[in-house]
Amino acid sequence: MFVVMAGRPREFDRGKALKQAMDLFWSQGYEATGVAELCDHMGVGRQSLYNTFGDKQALFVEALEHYRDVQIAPMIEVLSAPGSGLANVHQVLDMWQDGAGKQAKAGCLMANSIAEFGIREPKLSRRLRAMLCGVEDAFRAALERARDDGELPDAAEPRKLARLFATLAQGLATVGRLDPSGMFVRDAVESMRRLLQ
Amino acid sequence: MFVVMAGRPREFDRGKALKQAMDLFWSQGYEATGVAELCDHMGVGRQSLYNTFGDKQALFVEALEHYRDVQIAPMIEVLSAPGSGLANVHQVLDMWQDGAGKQAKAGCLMANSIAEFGIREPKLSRRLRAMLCGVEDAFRAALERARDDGELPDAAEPRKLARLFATLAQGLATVGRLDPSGMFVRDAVESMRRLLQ
DNA sequence: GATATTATTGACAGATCGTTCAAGTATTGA
DNA sequence: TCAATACTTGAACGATCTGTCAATAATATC
Repeated sequence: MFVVMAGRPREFDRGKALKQAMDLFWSQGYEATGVAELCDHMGVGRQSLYNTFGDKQALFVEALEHYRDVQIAPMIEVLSAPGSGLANVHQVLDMWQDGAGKQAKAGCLMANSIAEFGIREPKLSRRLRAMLCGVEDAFRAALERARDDGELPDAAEPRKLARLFATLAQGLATVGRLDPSGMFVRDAVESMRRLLQ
Repeated sequence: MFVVMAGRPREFDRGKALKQAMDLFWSQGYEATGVAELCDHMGVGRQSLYNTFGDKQALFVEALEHYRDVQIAPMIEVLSAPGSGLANVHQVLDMWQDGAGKQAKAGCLMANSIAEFGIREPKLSRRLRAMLCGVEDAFRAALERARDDGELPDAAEPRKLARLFATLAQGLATVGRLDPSGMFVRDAVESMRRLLQ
């Protein structure tokens, strides 16, 4: 099944334009980013933006989904990798420490969006909650395996612990915005690592 | 020394108006809150607002300082109270668990502001960083006392642990916005409590 | 009571917001 | 070649934004 497209072909790469939009929303937030600014940064005309993505909010939703695919999914894959569940968790801690200070300017689009919208936009809230649950579930699965394999005490509660990790992720993204050196984030993660042992 | 004020006295309570402004910024963020909306909510005319507070950004700075005084300072006082440092930390954990779900709609004005502004507004960034350091220092002092009193192992690193707690505070405020029941937050805090023992 | 000072009120300026209309352009299928 | 379709360009829309001007009202000091 292949739908033939009639009409003038678009002159820009939809995926690349979406990535540019994601970057801008990521660093500035939704409200502070104007459509004209998006057009400039995406290299797309105003009308083309509306034709292709609907409106500003729809574009933001797509940007958020793109963020999930390129930024959050890799972390979930690490947690879901075969082998030691505990090692997977530690690998995520490594990733957090290695990334400290690098993307300090933007933080995390998911955390920023939760802070910006809260429950004001139900549609967005549902998506954000689903993303958060995805992170929680990945940690929980890894921690359950760790416990079942004897890497964690039997009394460990993977679900509650997973929620701590998911919470920590949001906190790190937030304080990371004020921490260009990355020391604050690295110290926090190192503490978490030691508490886990 | 008492300065006599000539001229027509203002008809509203400056402190109460500021509290209203704080509440609105708290629940909606800076960009999403308009001056007209602020006037309505504060019960103050437009020109009176500008006369009294300068402009929108100056009003926001005052609102942030007010937030620090009424929301963050009490937590710092708990940590600084005499007696067991570890007990003080646990009391803060109690406060977080008790408050879970209550102020879910708004989260934390400090965390929201870090997410909204990042390092875009240097003046605000400095203030936010100072607030974060205040929290960190209070935790560190309590944890140092706890370690010195044998409530924590000698190998414990209060500074790094304090940064974990400060990070956790931001994370809890963030995920709390999507967690009206408060269960997520309570689970995360309970995990932290157990790891600490 | 006269004057200086400050607060309130309502209108409004200038810019920017998100969105759409209209006209022109490039491609496909007949 | 011609109609149909989709994208691009540029102007424009109405609404809303932050901030200010000008006039009026209420207080303190002289």
